[in-house]
Amino acid sequence: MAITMRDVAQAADVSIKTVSNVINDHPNIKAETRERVLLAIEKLGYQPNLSARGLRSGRTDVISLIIPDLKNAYFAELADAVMTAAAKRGKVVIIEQSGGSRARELEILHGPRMRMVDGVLYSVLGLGQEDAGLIDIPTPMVLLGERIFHGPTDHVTMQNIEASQAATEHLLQRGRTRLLAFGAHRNEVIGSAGLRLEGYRRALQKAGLDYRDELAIDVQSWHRSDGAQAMRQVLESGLDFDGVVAFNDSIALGAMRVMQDAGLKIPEDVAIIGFDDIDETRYSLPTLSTIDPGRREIAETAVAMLLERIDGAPEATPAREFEAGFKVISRESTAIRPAEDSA
Amino acid sequence: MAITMRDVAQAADVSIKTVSNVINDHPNIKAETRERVLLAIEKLGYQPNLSARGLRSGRTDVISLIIPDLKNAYFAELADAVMTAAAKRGKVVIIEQSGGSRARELEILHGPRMRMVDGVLYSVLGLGQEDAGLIDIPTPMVLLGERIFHGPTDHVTMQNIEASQAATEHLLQRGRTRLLAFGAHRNEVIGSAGLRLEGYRRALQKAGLDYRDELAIDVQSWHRSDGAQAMRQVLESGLDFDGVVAFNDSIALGAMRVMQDAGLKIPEDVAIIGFDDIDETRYSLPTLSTIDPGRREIAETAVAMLLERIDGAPEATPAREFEAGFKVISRESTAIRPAEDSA
DNA sequence: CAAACGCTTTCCAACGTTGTAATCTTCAGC
DNA sequence: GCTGAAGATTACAACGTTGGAAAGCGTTTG
Repeated sequence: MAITMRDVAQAADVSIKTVSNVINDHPNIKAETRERVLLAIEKLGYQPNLSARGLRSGRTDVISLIIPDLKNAYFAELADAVMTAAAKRGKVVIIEQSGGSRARELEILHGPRMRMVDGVLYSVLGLGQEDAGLIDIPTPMVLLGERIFHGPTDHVTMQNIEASQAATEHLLQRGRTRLLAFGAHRNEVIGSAGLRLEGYRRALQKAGLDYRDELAIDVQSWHRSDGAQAMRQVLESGLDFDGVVAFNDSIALGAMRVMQDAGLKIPEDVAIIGFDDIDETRYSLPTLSTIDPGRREIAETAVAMLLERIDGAPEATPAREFEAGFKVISRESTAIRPAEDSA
Repeated sequence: MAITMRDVAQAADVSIKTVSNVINDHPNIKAETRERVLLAIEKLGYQPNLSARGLRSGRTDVISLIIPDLKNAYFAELADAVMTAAAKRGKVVIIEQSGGSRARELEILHGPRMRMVDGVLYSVLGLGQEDAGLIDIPTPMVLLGERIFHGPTDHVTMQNIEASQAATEHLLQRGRTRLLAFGAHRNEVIGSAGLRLEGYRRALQKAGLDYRDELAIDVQSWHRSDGAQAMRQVLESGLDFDGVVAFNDSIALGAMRVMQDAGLKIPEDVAIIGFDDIDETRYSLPTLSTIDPGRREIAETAVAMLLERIDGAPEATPAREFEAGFKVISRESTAIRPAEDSA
């Protein structure tokens, strides 16, 4: 079988515990002894058994990331950022896909895998504010996203309202006034859709424009095909608009494609801005203006918070909340003279 | 602390081992006893400690997927397919990103995490055929991709040459004859680039056309920006071509964007086909014809093979090789009358 | 009626590691 | 040369689980 500490101990002519001490950098080890042990480890190619260590120490150095769907570019990029942040701190990440369904999200959270990891980063779409009570589990956890606020756990999110307001203002400044709120969920108050719609309304209000309900376009699931589908209906309905605030990049790209097929020029006829700054927005035709939600900051902060929870006193500090900073990224899809009609 | 088998045993008034037997579906358990144990498990909310189980049984039910980069759409979709296939069989997946660097790929393979998983799916970009000897590790492994053939382990890959030949023929059939081989690595014989170039050559030969070296365009790294960059140079050079066989979708999309910026019409002026069938190809403008490499089949087969290795006799069967089937997906970017010049 | 059998449950040890506490060494200080 | 303290190492137990073998028990068989 594999090499164990026992073999190393024998080879270095010390006790098993001394080997353990060397590996774990315990104080009070003679330099000469440490040398000898390290040499034996090297020679035998010893590698610790992480199951045994996990059993004994209660730590596995594995954290779990629960997300709806890796095929979704936003979550793929989030996963990348989280894994990079975790690797920097010596942790490894198990990804579990929930498909965004509430039942599956709860199932995963209460499944036996949770006992195998030190902590969980929990990014949900199916759960809502009313489920806040259900996510209080013994495993340390940091919640991501905008489905539940002021829950029992730490929470990292982006400035949805402010960012959406800024996106809307970005278009208003460029002289567009008939703006679609593209991707709304009308019955939602929080959640990305609810918050972003609120930001849109605030921007209009600040600019002295009325909110017109028919300009809020429902797109239930935020995939590219849904955006395309929704835009097709908008065009058929003959609705008059000159700008689109899309609530994520995927539906923006889907919608853009449909508008172009219909002969609309972007940004001349319609200006459009998305949300998330996924890689693809830099390469679409035209390139898509968007909101950088501060993904790296979100990932770094979430991992750091989680590790603090894991290391720190169990229930000492109360749940913390953190909002990452955002940036408006201006690209071709909104590249028109600012406020050209006022010239 | 957490509930253990000991607590369950006490509650059900049986021995610890009986609880274990119930959980592991051992034969010869009285129905009544099983009931009682299951009830106690339910009531106490017992969940097994996977570290302990892993230590005792040598199994963790975790497999590792080593890939270059999750931000790359191809690998994100591969990861999704692998996780789905694994979940179906009760396994969970740890993803490790190598960045595609040879050193890091080896480092991960020989790192201590390998002792925590039952097996590894290993998708490499940095290693090459000459490293075949280095990847023989005690942990069961299935190699993915086209960097190493006939190595010491099972191998799952796609039909690169045949698929590339089919892609090239797809353009030839549509009357295009001056075809770029876009994404070549001139010094490579195997590897995706080498094999796909070979398929391109075979198609030309079969059609009675000469291979012209200046039409093979090197693109070192297969990211969108590299494709864009390479196409910019091609256009500047004034090279004459009417079709592009791109060796993956990302560089195809990057190149398409650049050609359109330069006023070329697709597919009228230039027809283009990619490789991989990533989601985005269905939504680009125009939609991109491509090769479906059989990703799901690859994932399913790789996971199945790996589990066989894990369960089966260690070195019983020799290394197996499997090539998934491919499909040519015809979309707008090649939507021109077949062989129009012969009409 | 004893022996044998099959089903069911239990006992014991072990997986490889680390925490605690005990032991052994070294060396300063007198 | 002795004492005491600090430094270095070790013995032992324990983490929660499962494999193997043994034991209990009810039934059948010669």
